[in-house]
Amino acid sequence: MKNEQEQSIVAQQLRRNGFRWTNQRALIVRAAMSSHEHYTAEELLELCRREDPKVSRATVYRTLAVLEREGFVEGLDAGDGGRRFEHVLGHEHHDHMVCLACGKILEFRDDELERRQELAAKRLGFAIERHSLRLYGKCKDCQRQRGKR
Amino acid sequence: MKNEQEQSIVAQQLRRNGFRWTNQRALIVRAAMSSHEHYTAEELLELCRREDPKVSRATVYRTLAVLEREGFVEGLDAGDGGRRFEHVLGHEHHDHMVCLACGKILEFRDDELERRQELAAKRLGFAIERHSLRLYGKCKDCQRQRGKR
DNA sequence: GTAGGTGCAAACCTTTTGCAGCATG
DNA sequence: CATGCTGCAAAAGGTTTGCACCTAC
Repeated sequence: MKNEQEQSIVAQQLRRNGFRWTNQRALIVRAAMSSHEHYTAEELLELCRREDPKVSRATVYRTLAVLEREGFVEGLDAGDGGRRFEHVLGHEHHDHMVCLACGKILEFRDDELERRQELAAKRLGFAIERHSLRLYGKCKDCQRQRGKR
Repeated sequence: MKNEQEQSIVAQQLRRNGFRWTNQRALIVRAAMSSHEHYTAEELLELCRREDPKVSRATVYRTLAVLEREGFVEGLDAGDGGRRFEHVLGHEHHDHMVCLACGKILEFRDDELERRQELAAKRLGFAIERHSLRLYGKCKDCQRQRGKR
């Protein structure tokens, strides 16, 4: 199944870069890959604990940091002070619209947008490693209701 | 001088919207306007305390929230968990490139980028209130040096 | 065997909040 | 003079760290 294949990709790359592949990391990666949602560290911890109740919060944070450095997950700040993560492997890159009323996160992608960013960076001699584009506002559903945010 | 004029614009709009114009708010706005930098709440507090050592941290945070709601400052997360603010009055809207090596923040603007964002939002029936585009990577200077991030 | 990883709890940092007193409109 | 604002200190998130023990390579 696809998840196992992705797992071994992660395992290989981590090992190649001097990290160890532990049971906890396998569990965390499995949990992260299994969800196509945008999860917080805390939610991911809870997911992991369903399978192994003694995984520690610190391990989840440390592993997320490793995965982010290695490019397997991406963090975006949810606008409320916390961060949410999503896995990137096998996903196309996309940007986000965050509804300020209901918290929903919509994904979109526009190649021209990406191209213009590269262009703007080139003009300033800046080398992009990653980027984050978020549009904040109201989703279709929430525009009808009165604006309780 | 220009700052005084901007101050009174802020004062008027706040009063019009039911807020009070206090000495502390005047001081905070003056400090915020005086800096074209991207400051953290803590840095702004320190700036204010140079003039009045007993301004409280809470007041700075509360005032920044008001100013942000009223559209006079804009917060962007610096990628390190904290937020940085910049004043918007008399500034054109722009986006940011954040250097991961030296922390420098470059500003840029591209109208076509803005337009494509509106378009993408329209396609999904999303109403943009604000947006945040940040490119992370290495600035021109830091590309020469070896990558100590 | 040894570097790196883990769990726990405490520390940290930034931001928010409750409350009593104060100042603005 | 009523309501909104302030300062203080404590609380509240979310994330990081020190340390002793453990485990992958």
